[in-house]
Amino acid sequence: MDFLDGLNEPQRQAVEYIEGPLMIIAGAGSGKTRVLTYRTAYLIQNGVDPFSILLLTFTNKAAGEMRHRIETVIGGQAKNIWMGTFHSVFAKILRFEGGKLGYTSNFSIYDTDDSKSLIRALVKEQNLDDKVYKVNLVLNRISNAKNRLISPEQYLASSIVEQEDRYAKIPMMGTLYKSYCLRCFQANAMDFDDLLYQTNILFRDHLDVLNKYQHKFKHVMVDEFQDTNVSQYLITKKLAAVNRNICVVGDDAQSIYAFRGADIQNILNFERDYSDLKTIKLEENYRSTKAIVAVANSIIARNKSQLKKDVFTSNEEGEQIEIIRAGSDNDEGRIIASTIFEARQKDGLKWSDFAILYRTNAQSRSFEESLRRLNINYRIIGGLSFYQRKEIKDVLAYLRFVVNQNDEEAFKRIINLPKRGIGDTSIAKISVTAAEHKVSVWEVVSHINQYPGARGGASIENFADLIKSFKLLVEVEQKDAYEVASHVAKASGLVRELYEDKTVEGLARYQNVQELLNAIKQFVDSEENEDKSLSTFLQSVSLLTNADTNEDPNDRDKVTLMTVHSAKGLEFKNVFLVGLEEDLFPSQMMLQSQADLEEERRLFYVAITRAEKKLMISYAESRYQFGRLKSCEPSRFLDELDSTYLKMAKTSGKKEISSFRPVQKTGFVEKSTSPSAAQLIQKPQQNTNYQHVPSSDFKQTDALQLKEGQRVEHQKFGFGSIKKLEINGAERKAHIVFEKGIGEKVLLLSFAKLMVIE
DNA sequence: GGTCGTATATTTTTT
DNA sequence: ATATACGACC
Repeated sequence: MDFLDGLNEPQRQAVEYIEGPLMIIAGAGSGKTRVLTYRTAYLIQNGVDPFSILLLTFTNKAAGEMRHRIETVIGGQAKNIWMGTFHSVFAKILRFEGGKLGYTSNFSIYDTDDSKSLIRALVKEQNLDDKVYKVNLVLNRISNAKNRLISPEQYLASSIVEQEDRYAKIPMMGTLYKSYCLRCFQANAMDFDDLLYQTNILFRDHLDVLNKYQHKFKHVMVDEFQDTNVSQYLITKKLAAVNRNICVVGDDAQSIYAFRGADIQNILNFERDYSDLKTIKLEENYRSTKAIVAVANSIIARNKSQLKKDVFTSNEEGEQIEIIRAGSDNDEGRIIASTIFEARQKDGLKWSDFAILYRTNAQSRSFEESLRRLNINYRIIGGLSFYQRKEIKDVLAYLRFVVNQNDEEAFKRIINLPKRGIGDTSIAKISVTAAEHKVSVWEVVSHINQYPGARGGASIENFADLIKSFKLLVEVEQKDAYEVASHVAKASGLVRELYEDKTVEGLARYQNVQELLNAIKQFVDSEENEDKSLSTFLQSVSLLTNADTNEDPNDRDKVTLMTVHSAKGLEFKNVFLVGLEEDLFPSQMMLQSQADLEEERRLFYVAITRAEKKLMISYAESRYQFGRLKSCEPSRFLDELDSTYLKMAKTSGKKEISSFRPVQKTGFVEKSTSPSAAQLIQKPQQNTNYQHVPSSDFKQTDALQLKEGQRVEHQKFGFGSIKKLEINGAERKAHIVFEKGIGEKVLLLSFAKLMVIE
């Protein structure tokens, strides 16, 4: 098989080892996708039926690309391989088999917004305080439980969990979890976690089904194995139990999804589950220069929990990593936009050779502005995706409700949209009536006259008739997704409302809806899709990833802007890693434990290893947030990088600092009271023991008012004492040991707001 | 009962 | 900046 010629020894081994459990540890840039593609092609050439290969990827796009690459090696058979994300593959299986669990094949998929809205409603119904039972917290706990396969009953029965929740002052958490699951079930809906959780239940309780798929899938392969959670792992393990042909590919150093349940232990413990496991390490990096690999290794080496690995490269030494220091986020945008502009000219590159990577989506703003100003083409991946826009979700909610009248969240969204005079009170009456008679909301709405408690008059009847007419199209006339959707969009009045809105935003919204209809048309016209029904379309839409939106092949030459998370698996000649500021990257939200710090470090590692030739890292000294400018300190990660490969590239002025208004979230704890008493005084008082040291008081030549050993308070980090002061020209840094468990921090004194305690 | 305007809280990453 | 909550007004 001549396609194997270009492979190095471990790669070739990995491709040819096709019987029994195999784990491939693939360092960054080591040709992982290549191995996986060739391995699959190799399997098929050795007589394995493509229908019996299950290849689970991280995004739908990765699946599509891999399918394409396999096709170029072995041809048309590639389209018969079962490939896709865990969520999409098992959603498909649940559509066939979900009846055994009490779901119909039309079940809705609740996105995060739907889940949140349901939780909000439940918290209200159960008279709980929404300041204590915060939606995100509750959703997180539910999601964690599901990902660890803890049922509501088990949750309620566990004394450990109960203690935890009592300690966290959310004792009703278990009840909430239970009612959340019940309501989802009644709505014939699954949330993202359910797609995996219910698959596990299905395989646990229906051995005939499990057996069927165990024999169907003779080879199971999992890409990005480091980012699977327990629930996903158990599914693959069960599926592979008969044939034992399981192959997982991953890199523990690139595990960056712990926040959604990914468990690095999966990869660290894999050997325990398969005693006859073969492990192959791919350690040669073909992507990046020596300098980039060295800097990446220097950061990841600090992590304790990891598999031993020695990533090296035979590539050229390459340029040093440039550190760019900007005055503000706008400044950062300007510097980077002009650097891109010049580098393209000088090095003869394309726009698409550049990527700007950031930690949070909100950071894209300043780069967009500066890129636009220089007429640089760019595209943004992620953020508010097309399918999350209000107008799109509105149309989709109609469609969802037409397919599944139990879908409560869709119902809530459309019942008074466009405004038809059915307000909160009427809706509440309807749901109370429904609960009283133990029937669905739709039952009440569609037979409103039979339920005297919820008389709502003509508008409710009209709504019911409208939905009934839509149902007719789907169920009786068997119209395809496009015909139904375009009719619904018009007849519901949504399109008319948008059309009448002549503002710029209104026009954009109108076009977005047209765009949605186009997408549905494409779905219907595509030969790959055999099932052109509305419910199939809805299912595929709700599982789309940010990376999945297909771009216009005609103008591909664009600078890419995205989060580090969505950059996983990609590579670019020149990478700008921006916003390297303390609390932003590493993220303040994230840092609660050593494990969290290590995950942020892995994220940093992922970002660095995206770069082939040139890496530039920037930070801003102040940044807009909630419309305010706040001060920032450079990230501790910069200190962790191997400094022999670094150079300070650009230092900007502080043009915008004149409008500086620090964000003061809290007041200050009065010194006489103990900090734990948390008696917050709204404003710092003049006659306290604090001395405010504002940045403007520091001048180049001034002796600092600060001394080593002195106790200070920082507006964000609390109390601390100064360990060391460093004065190098304009750089004035203070190493401060903070008391509240955040440890030592290095603050740039030109920006740190410190209160000196006398 | 519905809608409009004002006050308030929110800060992460994604299937 | 933006989304939600609540109170005043229609």
